[in-house]
This record gives sequence, C-alpha cells and structure tokens, in this order.
Amino acid sequence: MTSIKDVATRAGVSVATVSRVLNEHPAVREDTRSRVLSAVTDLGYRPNAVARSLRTHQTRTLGLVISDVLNPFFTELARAVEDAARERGYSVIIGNADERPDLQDHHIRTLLDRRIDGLLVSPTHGGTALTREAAQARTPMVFVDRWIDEAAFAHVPVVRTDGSAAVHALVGHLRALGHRRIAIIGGPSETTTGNERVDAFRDALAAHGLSLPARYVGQGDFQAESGRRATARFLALEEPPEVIFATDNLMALGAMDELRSRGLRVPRDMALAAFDDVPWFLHTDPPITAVAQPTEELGHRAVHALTGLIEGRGADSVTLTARLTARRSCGEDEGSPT
Amino acid sequence: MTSIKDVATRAGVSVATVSRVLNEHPAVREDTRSRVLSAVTDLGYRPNAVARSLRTHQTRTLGLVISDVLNPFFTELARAVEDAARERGYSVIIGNADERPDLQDHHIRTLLDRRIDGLLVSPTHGGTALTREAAQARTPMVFVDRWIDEAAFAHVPVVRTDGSAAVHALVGHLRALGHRRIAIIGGPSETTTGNERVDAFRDALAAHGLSLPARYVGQGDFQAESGRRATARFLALEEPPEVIFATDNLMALGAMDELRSRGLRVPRDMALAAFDDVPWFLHTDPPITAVAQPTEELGHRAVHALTGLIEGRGADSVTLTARLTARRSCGEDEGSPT
DNA sequence: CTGAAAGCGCTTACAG
DNA sequence: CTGAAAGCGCTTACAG
Repeated sequence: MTSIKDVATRAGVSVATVSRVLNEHPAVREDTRSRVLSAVTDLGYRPNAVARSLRTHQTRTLGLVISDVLNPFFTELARAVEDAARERGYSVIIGNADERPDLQDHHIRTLLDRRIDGLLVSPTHGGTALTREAAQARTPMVFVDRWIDEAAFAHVPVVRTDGSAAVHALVGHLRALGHRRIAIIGGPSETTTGNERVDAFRDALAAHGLSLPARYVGQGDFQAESGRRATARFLALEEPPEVIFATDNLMALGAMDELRSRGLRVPRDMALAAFDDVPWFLHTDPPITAVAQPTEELGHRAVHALTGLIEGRGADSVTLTARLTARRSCGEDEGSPT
Repeated sequence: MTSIKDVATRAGVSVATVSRVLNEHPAVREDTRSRVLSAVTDLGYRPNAVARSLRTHQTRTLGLVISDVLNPFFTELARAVEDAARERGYSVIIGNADERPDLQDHHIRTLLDRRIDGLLVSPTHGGTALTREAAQARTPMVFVDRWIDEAAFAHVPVVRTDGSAAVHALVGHLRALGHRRIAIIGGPSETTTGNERVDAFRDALAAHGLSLPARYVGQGDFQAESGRRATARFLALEEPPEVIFATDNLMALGAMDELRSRGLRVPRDMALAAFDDVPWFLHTDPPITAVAQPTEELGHRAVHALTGLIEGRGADSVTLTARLTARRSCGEDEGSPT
C-alpha cells in the first residue's frame, strides 16, 4: 500500500505538507497543493483511516447494537441510522444481539475496543456488565427504542416512541367492533418496550372498562416462535380471547402461524393486531391492523442525539408518537359489532 | 483511556511483556503473567484495536456490501455472514448500496480506507471504478449472490445459487396448472442475477414448448415500485399474461400492490411466483410460490471463501442449488387445469 | 508557507 | 524470560 511518505517523496515535500493538503489546511501555497494532489492521484493514494484514528482519537464511526436484524423494524431503523450517519460523515457498525444478552455484550465489547466515537443501543436485556461499563466510561451513548431504567444510565438520552395514544385508539377500535376478551403477547420483561406496551394496553383497557386478566397476558420474547406458543396457550384456555395483540411484528407472525396450522381464520375465529407496522402487513390474509412507529425519524433523531453528544453539543431525550393503522384483521369497520 | 503503558507501570514490567501476556505468547514466567493480568483487571484495561491494527496490518474485519438491506433476502444473508465471521474471530461492517452504484462505491471506498481484511460484495451494477480498484489492489474479495462478469474480476471467487433447476420446476408447475401466457419481471440488466434468472426462465419455457415474447419481459430494479410498474404494464397489454414471475421478493410485493389496488385476486385473476423465499410469503393472501435459495449456507460459504483468501489458504467458487416451494399463488395443485 | 520531530498505542525482532 | 527500541501511518504544535 502506498503511504503518505510515498506521496511526499513524489511531490518533493514533507509528509506534514501532504497531510495539510489532505486535510484542507488553508496555509498551503497553491502550487504546492496541486503538486501534492497530482502525486496523490498518480499513486492512487488513499489515507489510512486506521493511522488517522490512532492519531486523532476519533474513528468517525458509530456503533449500533440492535436486538434482532431479522426483525424488519430494526432493519428499517438500522437503515435510517446509517443514512443519517453518512450524511454527517460517520460510518456505522451494526451489532446484532439476536435478543441474547451475551451477544449484545460481545458486540459492545468489540465496538468499544474499536474505539467507535459513540454507541447507539436498543438493549436486549436490563443493564448488562458491558452496557454499564460503556456508560460509566462516559462513552457517548444513546438508547433507541428500548432503554435501561437504572440509575447508572440516568445520563443516557433515550430516543423512543410513545405508543400509548395509539394503543388507546386500538382498544377503542376493538371495542367498536364488539370485542371484549382481549389478550396481549408481551415482550421480555427485561425490556422497557416489553413492559411498557403491556402497561399502556392495560391502561387503555381500563379506560374502556375492561380488565386484563393474567391468563390473557402471554409472555413472549419478540421472536416469532414465542408468539406461536403464547397463541397456543390462549387457545387452550377454557374461555379463549377474541383478540390477540402481539407487541411486535414477529410475534404476530408466530400467532398467524399457529392460527393457520389449526385452520383458524383471522378475524373470524380470532382477531389480531400488532405493534410495529411492516410493509408486508398490507399483504397478509387479512391485512393486519398495527401500531406504527415513525421508524425513520426515530433513527434520524437517535443519530442527531448521538452526534450531539460526540461533538459536545449535548443531547436531549426525544419521544415520538406512534399512530394506529387500522386494517381488516380485527374485523370489518363497516360491519356491525357482533 | 488506560493504555498498555499504565498496565506496565502498575505491574512493574515493560510494555513488551504486557503485550506478550495479552497475546498469549508462551515465553512469559507464570508469576509475571499473573501480575500483569491482575493489573489488567484492576485498571479495566482493554487493548486498543486501532493501534493493534496499525501495527499488525490486519483489522480482523470483513466488509460486506449488499444491494439493499431492506430486502429480507439480504438481511438474512448479512446475518449469516456475521454469524460465520464471528465464529472465526472477525467482525463485519455492512454497507448498504440501496441498488445505487454511487452508494456502492462510497461504501467500498470507506471500507478500503478502513483497511478491512477482505471484502464480500453483491454488486449492484457492473464493474464500477471502486470495485475494479479493489480487485486490482488484490484486496481479498469474494462475490456473493451476484457477481461481475469482467476479465478484471476473473480471479474473484463467486459464491452463488443456481436457480435454473428450480425455475424449470416452476415452469413445469405452471404448465401443469394450465398456464400458457407467462411473464417475468427481471432485475437490472447490469446485475448477473437480473439476466440469469430471465435466461433460465426463457430456457425452461422453451423446454416446455413455450416462448417468452418481449412484451412479457418486464424491466425491474429489484425494488417494490418497479414490480408495481411492470405489473401495470402487463395489465395494459391487449393480451395480458396469466402468470407473473417476479425475480425477487420485493418486486413480487410491488406486483401484489398493483393487483390489489385494481381489485384483482391472486391466483384467480393473475398467478404469481417469486424468486427468493421469505418468511412472510407463507402469510400473504394467498401464500406465494417461490424459488428458495439456501441463504444461510450462501453466507457461510462466502465467509469461508473470503477467510480462505485472507489467510492464504485460497478459495474456490461455489454454486449452490435453489429449490421450488410451491404454494397457492399459481393456482391449486389439486384443481384440474383450466 | 513549510519541515523536523514528537507521539498516538500497540507488536516484535534483537539483545541479553 | 524480559526490556529497549524501532516502526506501523498518520497529525500537529513548534520553529523558522
């Protein structure tokens, strides 16, 4: 590989001058500048980002640790994050925790070792050793979507979506369709989104004079298989629910799998709704009613907050609002309530 | 940040010794070793991967440039790649080209500047400036899924799937259901997968005594919107096709969108099949018949090949085989041909 | 406007 | 078995 030294030699200047030209330092004579530039193109020289990082103590890289790449919500988030980061001159390295705390820690470890400038985390579990370490090392850090509710992370901004209004709207929608026995499949209790969505749902139900019995609360882990299991359990109940609200799109997929394998139809035999809207929800049989997060904005805001921290401008938490997209999976709006 | 020097000081040894302990060099006395180790834990020291990379000329990082992260096929591929890489002690940085050659080049540029050890590319277009540069710089490089058919890349191994047998099976399936007017939505002509799939399809059709008229060949770009447009064009034909075969899952999604917006039903009004199988194809209305690639194995093999190149073991191209998963979107298997 | 020199945090021959 | 020293490829005060 050709180095800055080769360029200096060919241009007949010192490496310091080459460096100045490359970094657009103003104090360089125009003809020196062009001599250097042509040496650069002649040699096809490209600065070594590793060396530069070692010297400047910045890598212009952001780490993004998400819980599950195969989940379209996180894929969209990752894409938005990368777009926003690139616009600001940062690269992003994605770590896929696969909903496993050990893998999450592995990625945070690796990212920290690589001296990324900042960390975006959607934690899989509560505070793990590495998340705590990152926080106390004062690594610029922002939580997206999910966060950790511990004192150690009090200073970490959270960029997230508040779904309670949309969940209220959903319950209103369900009530209007005549449903009363309504069940939910929650996420892992170690995740904030896991608990929060269940709580919002319970509140909304209460506001409509409905209760949420424990047997109607399924325990999921945000992956399809758990949605399937929870659905099977609901179906085995003496009095099964009329509606299942899956708190993420993969568990909704699992629920559909289970219903389908038993020959049950949505919404005739069971109504279904999901948290997180994804493109293919439009094409399922029937199209699925969902609480939609402004995913792209979530990603942009998270990057904005993180770069604010990195560049010393500070950052605030931000809470966006989800909205309900009603489709046909809970019954026809135009039909009369059963 | 605490550095190797701090550790050396605290342990009362030289940095060389600390380095040896960290790298498990055998020639270190046991008690020195443990003194160093406890200094490491006391200080919470973590080696700086940037410095190490500068010195050793390796980053233990693989670059993966894919055409579209939002495409579930590539997401699955990326996940498989990361898994296989992690097992071998490599990290991976994903670059999303979004089917844009300029973005593809941006990512290859960035990746090369960061001195990744090797590059995995699923090229969006034919050879771009940067892909050529990477190839001629002899950067360890492997093509996955798509490749570039140019002399400059003759030495680059290709890990891909051959879909022709599955496409033949698909055509047989369509014929058995009585279909004769069969259209295809191809990918960009700059991509190998774009052309190859159309060619395989044309061959299969010919083998069944059917031809593929130009008006039945839609020009897509592997994104949903183009599937929609191509479908609209087919529908505007004097004699529209009876079947549309979309050469990726997103264009199939677009085709469904278009059919749906016109109130047309699959397969009654139009049969539909797709290249690439994705989890939600099971849940669409109706479930979609697809040519499934062994995506996970594709990713594993690609990493195997690339690490082979990096570590001097060499690498061969590998071609896996796709298979047909027939579902209901082309008509019922048990129905009599119309 | 330009160069010599120090230093970022490591690894690794070379001595001893 | 261990240390002093060179060097990876840059950037940046400090002089001039």
